[in-house]
Amino acid sequence: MEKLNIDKVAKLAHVSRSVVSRVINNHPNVSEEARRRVMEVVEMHNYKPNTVARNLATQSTNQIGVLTSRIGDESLGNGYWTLLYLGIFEECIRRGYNVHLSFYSSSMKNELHELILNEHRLDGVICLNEEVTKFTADRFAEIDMPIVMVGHNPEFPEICSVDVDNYKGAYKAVKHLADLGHRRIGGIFGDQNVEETKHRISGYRKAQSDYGILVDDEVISVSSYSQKDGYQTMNKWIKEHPEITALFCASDTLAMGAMLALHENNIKIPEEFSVVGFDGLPISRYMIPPLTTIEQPTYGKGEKAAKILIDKINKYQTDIVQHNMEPELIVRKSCAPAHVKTTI
Amino acid sequence: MEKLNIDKVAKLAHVSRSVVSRVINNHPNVSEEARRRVMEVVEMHNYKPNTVARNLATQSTNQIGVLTSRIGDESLGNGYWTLLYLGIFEECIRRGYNVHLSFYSSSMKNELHELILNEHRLDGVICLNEEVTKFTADRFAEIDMPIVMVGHNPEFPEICSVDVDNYKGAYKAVKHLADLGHRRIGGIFGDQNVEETKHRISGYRKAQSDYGILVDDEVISVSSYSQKDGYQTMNKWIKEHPEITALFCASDTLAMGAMLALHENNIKIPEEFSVVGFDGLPISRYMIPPLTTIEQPTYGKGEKAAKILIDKINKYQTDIVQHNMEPELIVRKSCAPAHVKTTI
DNA sequence: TTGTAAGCGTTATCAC
DNA sequence: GTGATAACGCTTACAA
Repeated sequence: MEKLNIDKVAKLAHVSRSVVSRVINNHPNVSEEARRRVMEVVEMHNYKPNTVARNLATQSTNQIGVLTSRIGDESLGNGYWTLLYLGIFEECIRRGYNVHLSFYSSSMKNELHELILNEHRLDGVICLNEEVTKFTADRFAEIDMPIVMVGHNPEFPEICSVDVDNYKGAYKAVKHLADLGHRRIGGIFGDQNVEETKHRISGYRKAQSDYGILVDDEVISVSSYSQKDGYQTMNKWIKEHPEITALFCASDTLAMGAMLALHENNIKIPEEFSVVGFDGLPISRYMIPPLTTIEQPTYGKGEKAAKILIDKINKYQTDIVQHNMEPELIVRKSCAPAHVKTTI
Repeated sequence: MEKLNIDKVAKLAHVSRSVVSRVINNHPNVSEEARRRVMEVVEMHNYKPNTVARNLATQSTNQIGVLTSRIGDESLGNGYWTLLYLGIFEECIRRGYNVHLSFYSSSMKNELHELILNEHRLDGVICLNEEVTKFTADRFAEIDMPIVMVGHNPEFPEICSVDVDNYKGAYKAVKHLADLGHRRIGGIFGDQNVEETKHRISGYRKAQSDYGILVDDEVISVSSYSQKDGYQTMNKWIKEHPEITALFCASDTLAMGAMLALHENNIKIPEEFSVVGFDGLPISRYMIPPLTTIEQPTYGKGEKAAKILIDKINKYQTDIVQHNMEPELIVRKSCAPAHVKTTI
């Protein structure tokens, strides 16, 4: 089937090129008769307007970019990322936008810049990781491209963002543990360069002090969100801090690693040790034992970020919004009342 | 900073528009002096050619699409998909291509079609799932767009594809189990609409018959790759088929679900029951116990698919290639010699 | 309601 | 080596 362009359609429908344009864009001021003739040709030949040409003419692409740094295969593979992306993607599709996804590793900064930012190809950008933002914030401001971040960053108070209430999530987790009678609760946290870590640590501390628990900085670890770090930290603490009976992990993957360490040391979960995670990833339900965790609306975060971005692109939204979503405790099988040391 | 276009650059450099075009495209036939003047302006103003306009003029976008069906959050979140995508993405970046990612759910078929296929926006497409292909194969042929599939499909012998050797992978897994003395080996497989399932089942059967093991169709299950199906099937078999002492799962996620069922029934892995998975996902290393599995080069599959596609787009590659990659057994802790029933 | 014509920012052909 | 000029396929004033 021969490829049509707007002029050929116009000729076949015996109208001018502008009439065709109005019809396919649903503009008013076109007679029923003309519309019918155009539609007939369009359908018969399955004509679709050329997006590239349309983009050039309108100076907009209806395409947004998603930027995320490649921190390592482990963290990409944990499902959080995919869910977030899915939320973004589906909201975009509903609104008639396409999404262009880019991982970026630190060695790629320059290429990224060339490829993404100055190409006039994107109407806006969502940054999934604050790391990206630091590098690009100035650029975005310079070229005046709408942007929204997933995760707040006080360094950029002028940028819209979406996040969970990290403080509240951590608080809920630790409260759950305290309610079960635990008095020695370790805390393993992720990326220290990121605002959420501060808030999760605060929530973790506050819940403890609210319950009269002594916060021991010796059992707070900040490294990365990988299983590996959960595993290593827990292994260390089993030897050095046998007094802890429970653990709050700032991600489900961290919890997964910690639980393996516990298992290898023959410490039974939840009978002898309780752990709660953070994220509510699909896999957390199938850990051994199924993980009690703080579920965050990951898909929802992506959806909301896309919503705000598209509203900004279309100028429906002009003020700065930094949106916080609600985390929720999901009780499964990894926690039990604190082990009472029944002396013989 | 005011936005430049090619004409303004030309004016500032005191040359014509065509000279500028030649310079930025590294074409020959431009004097040293002219090149220098142009580059000076380009660098000073950080001029970047408008990609959309360039695409319109060249009738190519240097953008490829990745199509994958959204089967469910669980399967998307397992890490396989992300690794595959990462392989595609990084190869594309190296070659100067951008990638446009689309999930597609069955309700979106039409929109997909509108959005992706007829927009003249993509130079080629990678399909991550055969399901997509069935729907689109004709369309692609019709509009003559290069395509490569991840996963072979004999229905489309004319389409390039990349896959692991599924037969060999399953064979290796079952051989490992047989070598350990297991004689009753269950098999849980994924998507039955997909060619790989046939090959994995053949490998599973052949290894058993090679080792003189009776293949019992009662302990072959074909459903989906989700943890849930692994969990449910194993739960059923624990009651109905207590004779099996080992299990081959066609994905790590399936194995994860099965292991939870085993755990809940107080069956010790690997002492009383062995399981081997398939995929070698990052999370498999942290399962309890760490999973022995058939690792496939997931990242490599993506990379290879992108390589073939880009070669096709550029006509470096004109013949049909259906590439098979090598799976590898990774021995961890989920298998042990068959339990010898020591009678009292 | 319709058609003409001027962009949108490039590339590519072809004289010079 | 260089510079007009015609595509590329569409949108959008503006005039009719």
